[in-house]
Amino acid sequence: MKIIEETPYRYRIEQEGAMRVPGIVYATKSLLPDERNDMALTQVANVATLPGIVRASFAMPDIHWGYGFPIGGVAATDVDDGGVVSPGGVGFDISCGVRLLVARDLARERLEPSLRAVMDHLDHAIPRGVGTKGVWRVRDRATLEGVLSGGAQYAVQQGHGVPEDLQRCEDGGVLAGADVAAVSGRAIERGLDQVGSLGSGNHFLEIQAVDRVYDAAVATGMGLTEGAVCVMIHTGSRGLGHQICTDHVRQMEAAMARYGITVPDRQLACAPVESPEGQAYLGAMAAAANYGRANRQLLTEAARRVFEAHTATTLDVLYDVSHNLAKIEQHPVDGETRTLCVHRKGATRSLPPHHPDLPADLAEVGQPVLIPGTMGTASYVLVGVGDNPAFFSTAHGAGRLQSRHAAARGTNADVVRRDLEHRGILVRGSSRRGIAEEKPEAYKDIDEVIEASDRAGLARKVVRLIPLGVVKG
DNA sequence: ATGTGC
Repeated sequence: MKIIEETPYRYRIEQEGAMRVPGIVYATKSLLPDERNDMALTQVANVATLPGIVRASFAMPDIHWGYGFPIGGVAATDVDDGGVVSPGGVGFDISCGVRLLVARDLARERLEPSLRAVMDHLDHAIPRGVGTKGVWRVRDRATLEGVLSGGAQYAVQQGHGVPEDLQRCEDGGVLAGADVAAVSGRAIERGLDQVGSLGSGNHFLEIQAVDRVYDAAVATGMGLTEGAVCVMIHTGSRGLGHQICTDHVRQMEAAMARYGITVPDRQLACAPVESPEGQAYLGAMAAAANYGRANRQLLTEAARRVFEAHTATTLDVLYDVSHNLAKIEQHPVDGETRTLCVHRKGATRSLPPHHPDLPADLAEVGQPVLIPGTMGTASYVLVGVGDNPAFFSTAHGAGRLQSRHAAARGTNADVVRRDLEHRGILVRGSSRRGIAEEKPEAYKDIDEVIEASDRAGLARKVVRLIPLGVVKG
């Protein structure tokens, strides 16, 4: 594999062999994975062989090894030119994403005396851990179908939130095209009682405060002045999305030969977007996306109740955006507008100012891009910029440096918790193993990832947030 | 990520 440094923030993997386009990795020298013993760059090259891929196989500065596609990968295929959709390009946690809430008129100093109490109440109010039930125990199939078709919009219609919440959600809180018939009975079964739950791993709900402001005009417009208190929610579609990914990978593995598609890694199983298998996956994926959005809406309500009871203020939605999704979008390719299937896996959509999919009140500033760090480090809000070649995509987090196993081997939950509390960060975990696996040192430096994203021209920094309390999945 | 693994 030949890698060329194009700029200090962009590397090109030369097109060779079965690759249909080059690979483009946005990273600094220190963030770039080691090409000899890291699988992630090989995955970027593998993705470049997919039928219909256009422009390049992209990777964001938080790139690391994933299932088939790298995490931090972006690939767009031309729908009208045999372009494929691949479940591995979305990942197992379909529509995993981030929602940021801003506490109305609550500065950090005013929260601090009651922070411990608020965290104890969140500890009770936020269900989390593997296999847990959510705050909304959906008992009947009709209600779950409402969630799968209507997402956060349906949740609000059912009384879980206010209409203003939806204006600040990607796609108004509901992704069109959900096909409940493409969701297996097993996936439905797993989804029934998990709406409004965090899950595990890197999922969390954090109380944060604005620590640094980079663009005062944009930040003020978003209510993000220095010291402002926020709540960040990071979760996805739980067991339902996982089951849908499993089901459709299996179906596509069986179908690929029929379409004459060969891929260098069986984890890149795919089918043409315009095939029954491609359409079934996209329909089920949209259903999982809506489940993920309803999930974040229910957790918003749970956190809101705690803040309203214990801080005498409420929480407003700043934005909700997914970083694991494939979407049908229009983009120019070689001077012509084409319909593309844009896979973002561990990559945040980042629309520039005046993009037609933005709500009117964000038209001037662009889409808020929400990027969490680790439980001990900063998170960021950025905004989309106009000349992003990666189909308006940015990093999604710090990116793992160590495997879960390696991270847990070097420490334990008590050590990690003590380290964090020493720095004034309260932790409410769900499993000791999970706390150890999620230690901040297991990840890349989020400040460096954000700096690289900003300098590479993928998005622009607005504010830096630091954690005050972490409710960990 | 996941009722964590054939």
